[in-house]
Amino acid sequence: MKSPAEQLKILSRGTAKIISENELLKKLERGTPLRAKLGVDPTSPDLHLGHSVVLEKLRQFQELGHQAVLIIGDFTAQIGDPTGRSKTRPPLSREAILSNAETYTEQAFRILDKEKTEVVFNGVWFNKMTFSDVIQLNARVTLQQMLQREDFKNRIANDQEVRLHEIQYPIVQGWDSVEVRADVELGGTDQLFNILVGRDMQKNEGMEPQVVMCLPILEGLDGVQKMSKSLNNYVGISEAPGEMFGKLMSISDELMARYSVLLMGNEIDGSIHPMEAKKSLAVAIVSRYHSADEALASRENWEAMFSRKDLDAVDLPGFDIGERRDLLGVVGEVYEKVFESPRSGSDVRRLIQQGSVQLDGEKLVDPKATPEWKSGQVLKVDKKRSVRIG
RNA sequence: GGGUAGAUUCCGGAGCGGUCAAACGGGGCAGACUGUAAAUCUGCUGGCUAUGCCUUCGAAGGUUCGAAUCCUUCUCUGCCCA
Repeated sequence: MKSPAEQLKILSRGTAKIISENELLKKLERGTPLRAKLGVDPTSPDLHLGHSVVLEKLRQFQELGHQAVLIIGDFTAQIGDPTGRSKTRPPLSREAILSNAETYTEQAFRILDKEKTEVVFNGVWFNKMTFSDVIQLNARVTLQQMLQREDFKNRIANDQEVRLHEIQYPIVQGWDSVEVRADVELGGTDQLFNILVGRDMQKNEGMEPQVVMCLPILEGLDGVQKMSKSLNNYVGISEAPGEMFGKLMSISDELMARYSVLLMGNEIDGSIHPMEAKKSLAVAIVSRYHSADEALASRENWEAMFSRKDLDAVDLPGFDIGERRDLLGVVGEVYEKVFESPRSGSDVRRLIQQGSVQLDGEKLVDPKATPEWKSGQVLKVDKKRSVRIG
């Protein structure tokens, strides 16, 4: 086992905030494995690179011999974390929560060591509570404390509603820390407030307060908003290598620097061409979730398609024309069946009229056209997507 | 409980009883340029069996030749007072 000082060095790397390093060091010096808590909300089942930042950190704890405690917020999901929201979240059904939780853990174990992870549902304790328990829990915190939160303050300032159940969220999350006797709680910087409440709750119970460890929030592909599924600016950790590679190549240079630090833990080498740097980064990230071979193959494929534009060398999805003959129908079907992102007829019509669609390099702008489809032709529906006619 | 303001297309936000599928901004999509970068420019941005047709302006009714715009009831929300 590494020395406490060494461990601290590793664990603090890449974090945005630790409260406090001293406390963490003391806990490490005890020599007993720490209980590192991460609470997750099974609201959206698909994990992406944004989640991976904090999961990777948790894995480091595991690697150093500590106990990872993954709390599935089946109960809290019914409340809805107000963090960063300007609107109240809609509640989820029980079944949806459970099935999301399933998919969530399955993906989380691509990063975490399943054998060394304690998974708990917080419904186990919360569903048992009586109303009187709840009131007593509430008695431990003040309204003023809860209103410290930026989100709530902003909403109030903007005359937007804040529902009472949302105010309970930090209390509930904080209580989780008491239940699992957490030594450290991990989370994004947006979780700072919630995690701090956990400290208070633990102190109230006469426990040693947990250390707060916040990790930076990863921006989404747009480079502005945080990565999230609902904003559709994410790279899912179970996406195909080619998809991942492509998405990563579309990010801006500034974002590439961010990703490199947050996901790989190293700075971009400024002496090489940004595009080269981006390719290397993309290969590194894809390799983490797939094999190095697949990562290199996706790079090769990408280069053939977008750099050399050598479509013959590219592994394009195939598409059988079937009965449809008109361009409108075919393109619509390609979007729907091959790329699984259906577009309305009007939308497809627009794409065609605006010159997005090409058949073997030739623009087709008449939606009603009925080209002579031949097997082997390449139908490009937009800049990034093409299929080979089967 | 009283008073008051409001609910518009993804978001913000205009909207005279007809010329409103609804200004403008943001976002998004596409094209040009490029390094599938940024910046910039251009177009588009309800749906469809598409030079026309259909469904939208919190909900349901009503007035009218005609309603997002007027009336009634209902639902929801903000703010102020208690």
